[in-house]
Amino acid sequence: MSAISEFGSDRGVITQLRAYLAQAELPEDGRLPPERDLSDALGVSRTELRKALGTLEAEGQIWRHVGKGTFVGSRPVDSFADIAALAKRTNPAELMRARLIIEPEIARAAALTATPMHLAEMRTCHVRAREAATWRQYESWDNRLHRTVAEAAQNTPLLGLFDTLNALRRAVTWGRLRTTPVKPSPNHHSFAEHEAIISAIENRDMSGAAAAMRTHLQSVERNLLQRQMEAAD
Amino acid sequence: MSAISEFGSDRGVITQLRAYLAQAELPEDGRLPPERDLSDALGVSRTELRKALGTLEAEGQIWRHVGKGTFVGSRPVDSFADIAALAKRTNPAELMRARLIIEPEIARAAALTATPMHLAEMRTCHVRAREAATWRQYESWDNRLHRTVAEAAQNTPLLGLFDTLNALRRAVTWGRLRTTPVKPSPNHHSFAEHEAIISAIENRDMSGAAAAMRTHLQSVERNLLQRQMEAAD
DNA sequence: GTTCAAACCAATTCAACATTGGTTGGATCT
DNA sequence: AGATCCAACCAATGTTGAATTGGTTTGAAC
Repeated sequence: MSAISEFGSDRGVITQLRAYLAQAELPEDGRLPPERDLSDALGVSRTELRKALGTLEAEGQIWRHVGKGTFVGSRPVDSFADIAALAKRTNPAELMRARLIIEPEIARAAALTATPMHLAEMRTCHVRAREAATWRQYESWDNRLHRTVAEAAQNTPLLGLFDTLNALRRAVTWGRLRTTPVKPSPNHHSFAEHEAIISAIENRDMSGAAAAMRTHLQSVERNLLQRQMEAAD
Repeated sequence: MSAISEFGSDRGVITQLRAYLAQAELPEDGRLPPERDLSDALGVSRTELRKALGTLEAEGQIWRHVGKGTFVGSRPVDSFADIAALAKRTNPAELMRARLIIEPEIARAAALTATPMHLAEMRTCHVRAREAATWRQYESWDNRLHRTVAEAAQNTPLLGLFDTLNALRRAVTWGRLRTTPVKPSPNHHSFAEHEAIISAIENRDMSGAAAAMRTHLQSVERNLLQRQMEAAD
């Protein structure tokens, strides 16, 4: 070996590799050939190539995964859109916090864009929820009310997020069935709060709608915690 | 044929099927045998069995899917998790509005809960984005910065929503490749805006973080619209 | 004209195998 | 000795093709 390669071999392979990356035409996904092929093509041993790839990975220029290959750029985030998988990693409290962050902003947007049709449906849901004979019916109308608010924002992605959150809620709450068979009392906290939300939206009061929704969810949260403590017997 | 089976054959198979469901030991997932086997076991033709299964499905007692099988209970929530379907119904402008509603609130939450580790990673992403040699690299670090902000909020459902939004963004933007091969200029608007976001989070300034994120996204939105108009030649 | 069996179709699953980054152990060469 | 190389192995992943399965069509039989 020459004196240069004795203490500069790694660096030499790295520069060779960089040159290759600059010159090579990579496929759409930025994947480069398998190590065995690449080492052959560059006329280097796999050991040397792997050392060079290792430093390039440490620099964040490439990322690798067993069975997949080596790719340029930074490792993609594992986007887990799977509700079931997500539900396992969370809990009601965390979910409630997420709702508290998202839904008031949805209500704010709804106050700006709600149509008379939306408002009419909100009113209907509100009335039906009051008249509900069973808790199950109440929850159904309550859900529909909240979803109408989300629809009123008239934004497809936002509605999709809301539905995702809702599905998550059902998945997390699953198994914890409501034990109280009685119907909601006429002065259940939600009724006045729903009223506040709807009228704020009617009045195009964006901040008011957001605040009313936040208040409502906070009281739902209190209720949830209380029920959890009661269930600890 | 007997007079009974003439107008009661379907109902007869249904009751037979119900009896089977009540008696049979189903596997964990509630899957029942394939139609061909089941029709054989019950001594009925597949046509008849399928009619009975059809009404049971209409009643919501079972659900079926080609290639999967027939299952008792209600069809599991696929929960809009289908990004592709959602992407078809929306457009970049609407998506941008959704981001403008959601991400500032995520930044606000992050300002409260970010750990030094998160802050360090944000700084790293910021620096790497500045140093990016290609636009592709820049976008990669930009994405990672935004996701780190979402991680800093330390809320699993919220992170899931962020990822959903991101996947949607990729799906919608797909096909519109960036044509400019030049790397981002050193005074690209994003750099100062990212700086504002990060330092607001560092200072635990919740409102500041939300405002900075909003400003940033608004300028991204302007940029997007401008690019769309340029592309109209 | 209704029913049935068989064939066909498309979505899905499943199993076997090939590929790929990561690791180890002995051979080889300074 | 010590580094390097090479071959083999390992576990995760991708790929491919056959088998399964609900849905549909066809043609004969009654």
